[in-house]
Amino acid sequence: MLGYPAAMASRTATELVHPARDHLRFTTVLAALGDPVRLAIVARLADAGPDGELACTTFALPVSKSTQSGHFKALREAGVIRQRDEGTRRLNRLRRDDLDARFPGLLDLAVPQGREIIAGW
Amino acid sequence: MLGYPAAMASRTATELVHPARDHLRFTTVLAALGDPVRLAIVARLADAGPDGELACTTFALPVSKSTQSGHFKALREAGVIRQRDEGTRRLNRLRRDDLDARFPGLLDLAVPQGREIIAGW
DNA sequence: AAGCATGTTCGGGGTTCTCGAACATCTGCT
DNA sequence: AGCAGATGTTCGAGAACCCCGAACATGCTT
Repeated sequence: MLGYPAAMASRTATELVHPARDHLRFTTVLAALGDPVRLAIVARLADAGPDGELACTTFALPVSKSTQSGHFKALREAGVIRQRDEGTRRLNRLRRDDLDARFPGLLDLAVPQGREIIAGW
Repeated sequence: MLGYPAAMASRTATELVHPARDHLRFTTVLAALGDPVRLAIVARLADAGPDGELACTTFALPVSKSTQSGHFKALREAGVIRQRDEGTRRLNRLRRDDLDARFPGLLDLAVPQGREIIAGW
């Protein structure tokens, strides 16, 4: 693949993977939420309001940049968050509508727990 | 987590590890439930009634014996199930009271999803 | 004592996490 | 134009977990 940007990730060019609402799997979502860092991310997004969008940097997470990147990717591929690129920032938004439709009550249960994790930092 | 005092696994002699209700961690429980095999186990135990106890063999899971053993251990160490030995059998019971007390609504949400997994087998 | 039933542990292969370091992309400033 | 800074992603290596079959341990039954 030498002709093309071998490193991939042309940011604006590549379309990000987002599973459709009907393809969300409960165990995958639970596994995604079953990590303190990711649950904290979800709680922050939930507190940002229905249409709140936050860049990755604004979370001040106690893990390295590359680890953050992996966590955001995990949440996106599980269908918990939606990401879109704007300039150099990758904006994150909670897929509350889809999650509430498929697993009603889950976020209401998880978000307070995520807030407690943040409070403990 | 980490192994216990050399374990030894004398079955009736060694006491099995069971985290107290106050020590249950939400993310740990979620991670435990975030696996199809383990979620199916939980659903079966829930359908066995409040005091239902089932031996590991009775689940007919589509994984090997050693893998089953690991899953039951994961559920126990996460505080989702309680295990006790009776003769050569290891009986499993869902810790519904503890889970309902700490994370109300979680099991009501997870159990139906576990039933669907079983139905798909 | 021998045999069987029930689980656990062990070693190896595959996938996932973690980090620092290097790379890629976009914005802004000179 | 050109270069520096901000923002994320990818890479390589080490640790941890999931999967399996094989071997082991324990208890019940004959």
